[in-house]
Amino acid sequence: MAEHLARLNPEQRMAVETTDGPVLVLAGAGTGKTRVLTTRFAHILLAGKASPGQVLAVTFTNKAAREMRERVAALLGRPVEGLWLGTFHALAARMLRRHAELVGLSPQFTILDADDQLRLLKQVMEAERIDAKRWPPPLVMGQIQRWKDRGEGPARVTPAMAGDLAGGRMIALYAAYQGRLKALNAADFGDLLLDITEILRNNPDVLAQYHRQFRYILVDEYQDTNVVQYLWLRLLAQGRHNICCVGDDDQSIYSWRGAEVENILRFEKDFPGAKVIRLERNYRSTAPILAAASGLIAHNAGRLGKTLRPGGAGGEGGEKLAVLSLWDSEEEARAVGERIETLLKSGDSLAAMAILVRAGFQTRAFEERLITLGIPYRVIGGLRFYERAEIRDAIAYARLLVQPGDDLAFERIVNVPRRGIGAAAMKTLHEHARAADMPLTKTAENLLAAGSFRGRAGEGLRTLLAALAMWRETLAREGHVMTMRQLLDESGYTDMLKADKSPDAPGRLENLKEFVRALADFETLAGFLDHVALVMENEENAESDKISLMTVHAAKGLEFDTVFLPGWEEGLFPNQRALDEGGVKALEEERRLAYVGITRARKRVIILHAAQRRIYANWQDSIPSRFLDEIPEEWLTRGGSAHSVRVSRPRVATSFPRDARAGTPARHTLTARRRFAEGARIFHEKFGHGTVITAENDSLEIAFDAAGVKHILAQFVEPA
DNA sequence: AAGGTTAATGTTTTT
DNA sequence: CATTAACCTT
Repeated sequence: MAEHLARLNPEQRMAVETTDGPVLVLAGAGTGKTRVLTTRFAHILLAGKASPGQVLAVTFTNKAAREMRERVAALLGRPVEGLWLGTFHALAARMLRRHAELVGLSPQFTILDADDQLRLLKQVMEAERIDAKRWPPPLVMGQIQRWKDRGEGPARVTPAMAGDLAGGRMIALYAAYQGRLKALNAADFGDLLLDITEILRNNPDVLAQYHRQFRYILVDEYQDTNVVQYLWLRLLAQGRHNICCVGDDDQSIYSWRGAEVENILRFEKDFPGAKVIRLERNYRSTAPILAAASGLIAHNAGRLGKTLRPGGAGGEGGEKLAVLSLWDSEEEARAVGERIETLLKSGDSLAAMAILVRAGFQTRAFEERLITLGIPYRVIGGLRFYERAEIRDAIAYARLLVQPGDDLAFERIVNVPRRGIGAAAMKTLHEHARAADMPLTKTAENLLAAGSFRGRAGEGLRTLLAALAMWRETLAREGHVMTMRQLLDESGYTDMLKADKSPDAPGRLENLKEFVRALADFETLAGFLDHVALVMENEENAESDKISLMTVHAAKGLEFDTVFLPGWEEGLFPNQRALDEGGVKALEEERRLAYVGITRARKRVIILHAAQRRIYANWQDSIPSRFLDEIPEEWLTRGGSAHSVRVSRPRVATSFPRDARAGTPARHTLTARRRFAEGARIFHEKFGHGTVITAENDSLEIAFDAAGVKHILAQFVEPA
């Protein structure tokens, strides 16, 4: 162990050895965060301060959890058993299963995915007679999720919070949705943390049990915690306070998912006497990359403050960041392709390169270009294995075997493959089920036994129910792998795919084979189902030499020699929609995202922007991102076919006020001069005339005459 | 119950 | 433009 400590720099070592009391480790990008976290974990165990089961270690992703587990085992020189190491959701689920009755669930509850949630909500809305046209279910779902992220169950939501959503009946709707979840013995993702937090809050004996158990708490990516996660941690840390949170406020990029940077900013207040340790020595990137990133992020207010310094021996030298100005998005893709080919010729590997985009649709142009050039690539993100329709169908069958009362699973597969059970049959089934307050399968059984379900639908239902009963027997006798293999054949599912002439049918069959293979890794079907619900990830084979294409969000935590950052244009990055919704706060998050993008690079950054970009149907003029002006010019090398043109004859974006965005040098003075008083009348290109309600620096809250209340940056409006 | 047609709608998505 | 969900027709 001593040798592991010796490999740390003084700050890292401090972060590892300060085991007791609250500790906040502010770990900048590439400063050895994971090393600190894992060494600290191992140190606690080796120093005999706690046994493996007495440390609670929380991450956001399964990947991070897996990595921590492996590295701790490597440090200890043996695999460790009995760890409470996992994602927030996995750990919460594990706790919740132990105390499920306390919130009206049984321990075998099903964890619903986003698709199930939405379908369930639609049903509840229909039952509550709430117009789905006026109140789009995804929007309503979003509100429910936000409440859950903030630890607010239906009982805590006030009419003021609910507003006029769902015609003023939002609270009742939320309560009804929760009621249905409990009736189905199901929990959605938000419930996992909401429910366990509620349990810990209301049951001192349960909380005391965990207090006795957990001597140390380790939290990764603390800047991304939302309110419930924070409440859950605070409850568990109560009393002993041996909590160590690692994070970087400059890399908080998930506020739209409920994350609150304030959690990390407030740490010292929350945990008095907390020790704050800054890791600022960066061992990843060259000096110009660090300087550029630091210069950019310095434009954010309200940071905890941290400056990345080159930590390695080779801190000096390094290429400046290249900025390429191109005419249009196609030329942008071509320019990236050319650079890749040049790098390949000089011996670089594709695996060491990445193209990081702001939005998913941008990847397409690059994919096309890479295909024509014959450059192998991999797109990270997108549809994940367990989200594919055929896999979800198979999972629904499995869920139905484990829980016959799983109505959502039943509905999904009742007519897949076709059994002649359509909307009409399902309607009667639903009516009877509701009247008798019984699951759909049980209702179907009763109706068939009573002889009141005839015709093709009745026949189909009878066959399905008989088959389900048979598979359940097989499950008990032969185990889950054999059962699912048989089920897929006997249900007619594989035949359905074999008969399918569409080009992706063979792939789907292949996926199902993979599904059965994956089943074998688990002892029980229930264990497998938990895995698919909580570990929705794509196993990427990082073996082959391919360039990675992904969003900047997806790239957090990764690193590459060369990073391409295309689409640095106003409206795209920073994203206009984010700005419209979130004002200055959103702009700062966009800036952090840009910071994350740049700091992914070890050696080389190429930022690109196009003067014209095709958005949907038509071409739109675009001007360079303000972030380009915020990076100190000394670290940039400008080039590209549209470079000089852009300077002498700046193009004007249609959706932006002309004067504020015209030339680079004048920009700051213009935006700085623009001040609006409360009550001032203004005009916005898109939303028209309005009145300023509140003005905070350059973030305005504006009541538009036609478009409602919005948060807008001052630079996007002009006096009316 | 199934297939074809139209209309709406386009950021990011760790679990 | 291109995808997807809701709708309408047979």
